[in-house]
Amino acid sequence: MSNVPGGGEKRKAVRRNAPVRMKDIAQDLGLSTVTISKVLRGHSDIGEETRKRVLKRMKELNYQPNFAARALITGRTWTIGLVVPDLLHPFFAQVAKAISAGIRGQGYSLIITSSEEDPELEQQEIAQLLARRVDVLVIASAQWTVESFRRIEERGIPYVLIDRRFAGLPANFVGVDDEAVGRMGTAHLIQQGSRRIAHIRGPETSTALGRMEGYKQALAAAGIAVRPERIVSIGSSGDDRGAPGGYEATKTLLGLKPRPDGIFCFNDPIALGAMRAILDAGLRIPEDIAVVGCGNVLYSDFLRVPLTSVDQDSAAIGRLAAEMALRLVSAKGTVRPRTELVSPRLVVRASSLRK
Amino acid sequence: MSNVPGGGEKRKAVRRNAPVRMKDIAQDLGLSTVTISKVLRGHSDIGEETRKRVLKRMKELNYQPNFAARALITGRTWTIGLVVPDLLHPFFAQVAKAISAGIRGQGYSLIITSSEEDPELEQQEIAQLLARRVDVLVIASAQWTVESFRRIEERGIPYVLIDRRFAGLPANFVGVDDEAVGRMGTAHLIQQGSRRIAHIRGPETSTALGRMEGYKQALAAAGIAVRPERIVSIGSSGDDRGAPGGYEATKTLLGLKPRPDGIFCFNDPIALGAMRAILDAGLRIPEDIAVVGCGNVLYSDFLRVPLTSVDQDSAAIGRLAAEMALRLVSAKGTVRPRTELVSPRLVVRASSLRK
DNA sequence: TTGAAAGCGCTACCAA
DNA sequence: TTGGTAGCGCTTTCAA
Repeated sequence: MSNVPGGGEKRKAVRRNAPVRMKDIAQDLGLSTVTISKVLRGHSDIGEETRKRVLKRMKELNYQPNFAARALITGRTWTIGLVVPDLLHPFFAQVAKAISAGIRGQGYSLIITSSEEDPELEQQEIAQLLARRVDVLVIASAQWTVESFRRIEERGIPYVLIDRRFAGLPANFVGVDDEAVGRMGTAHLIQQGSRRIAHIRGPETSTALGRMEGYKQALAAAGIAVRPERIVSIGSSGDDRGAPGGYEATKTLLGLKPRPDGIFCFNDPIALGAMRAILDAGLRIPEDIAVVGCGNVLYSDFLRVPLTSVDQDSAAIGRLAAEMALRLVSAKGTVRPRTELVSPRLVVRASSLRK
Repeated sequence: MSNVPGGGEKRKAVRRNAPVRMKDIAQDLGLSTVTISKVLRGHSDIGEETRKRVLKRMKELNYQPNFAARALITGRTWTIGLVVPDLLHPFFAQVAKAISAGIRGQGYSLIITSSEEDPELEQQEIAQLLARRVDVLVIASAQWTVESFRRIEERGIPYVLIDRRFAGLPANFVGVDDEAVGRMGTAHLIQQGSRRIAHIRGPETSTALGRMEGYKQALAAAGIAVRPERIVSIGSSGDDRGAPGGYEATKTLLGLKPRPDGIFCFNDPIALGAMRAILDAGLRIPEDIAVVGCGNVLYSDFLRVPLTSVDQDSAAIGRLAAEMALRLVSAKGTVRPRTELVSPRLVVRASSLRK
């Protein structure tokens, strides 16, 4: 036996502040590493006495299993990869927070990466996560094509798409019902008396297209014709996005005759830019033009004109994505892709309220 | 040689969509895994011819080294742990984004966890990251004591504190010069003509104490006496933090005789609450009371009254933290702890500008 | 310049 | 109920 006192002491002396291993506990207790391993994983076929001794020693030595060694054998890394276009964007920050909360205490760690809205960078980040053998991926994608998802599928790693989806790609998806978002925001403007309703749309993503579709549906339902000149895009370059893009787009809209009396915006930053353009032009909100945004993620109550916004419940999206991810890793074999849609909710504030 | 077509095909068939290993490449090429390993790591003592063949085959098979196996031997996981109190807070979101950008392309992945401002949860999250053997930790801590850092030190894992620091703990730190923040915001109010300047302070953290100290210094420098009743705290419960806390604190301040004519706030959400309280009381900003916040992270330009704020350059803090973390992992042995302070910058807007 | 052997810390499998 | 043996995929060491 090698657990002679001297040997143990010497080993410890040599291994200095190296972490405790199963072997150390086994030697201390005169057992085999296999027994320790079984105790650690709650295996049933271990004597109660042995069990207690091992657990006690583990606690004393503050034993922490080595994830790398475990992963090497089991093939599971107990990591989840999350890819978002922008961590600063409150929507994605909230989603990340909710996912983080959703997996807490389950033994998983969350590796978060940002694609900075760059499809190429996103592919690199995904490749890195695949190389790390994450157990499952959650992706809010900035891709234009479906190709990179094929590559994930080849690797046999399950993934959940959030926020943005792709036509013809049967994948797991969690997001908001974007057409409902569009209908809800637009119908509210109609109900508040607007008739010449414009839409500032987002980039070529499923979310932007869905909201625009909902906008058209709401107009149609009210018997209002869709006028192409009332739908404007924001630029796609970084700086045109958000408030500056909304500002420019609105200046265009203000030049229309007759002028729109309501604007439904793809998101809140765009709506902020729109409101500024309207106020700069000396017009009143909502009397001359009512404004509705989407996201409800800003300090909307404190704005010059508090902004009405369609809330997409980002916390629920994160929570559902976490649940789905956990379900996928513990599922054996492939599961049929599922889609879960969160219902939007209208938060009415001064920017649209005409009494 | 074993790279007869049939053999290769058969092996592949057996290993289905299992990832390619060095062994596979070695067998294909009639080499040993050692050679493959050396090529992968750019070892010099490999023949140019062999090198090329290996590299070519790696690319063909899309070989990805197994991190777990590598970590098991080298002890390095190529992961960085980041612990923040709240991912939704724009300051921490910006820091996370900047750290993420700062380590990009260096082979590291970032595991992000949130402590939800809960010291106990923070300890659990740190324990989990230590168990995962991250190479280095970056922590914006919600601790009251220094104990948990001792535990990290025992493990011999380097760490960087950001934002909040601890007296008597010689640790690596990156943050803003909080006294300068306090002096800058307060001096600006003085310069704009305020004399009865109040301060709404934050919780018992180094940042809040530092900013309060700076506030006092600025008053002293201008020969203005510090009046204790003009310094108020926000509640420490979740809901009292931020805007609601600022609102309540300001109501207290408005009851003072004589009434303050300027308020320096610990952060922007508090300043928002303060402004609302002032406007609700029928007073004007900045004519009756000027307001200054800290952080400059909100859509301050779009507020009812655009908010003057002391910018703490969170992107720079994140960048420096990333640099420091990378330096620590590649340093051999222990390094003397360093402190890096970012200079704040005043962003003047309408809430304080009296011409 | 190349590779055989050993082993990182752990788990799977099967025998005792 | 317990443990011996083998081996996960890779790097390290040292010999050829």
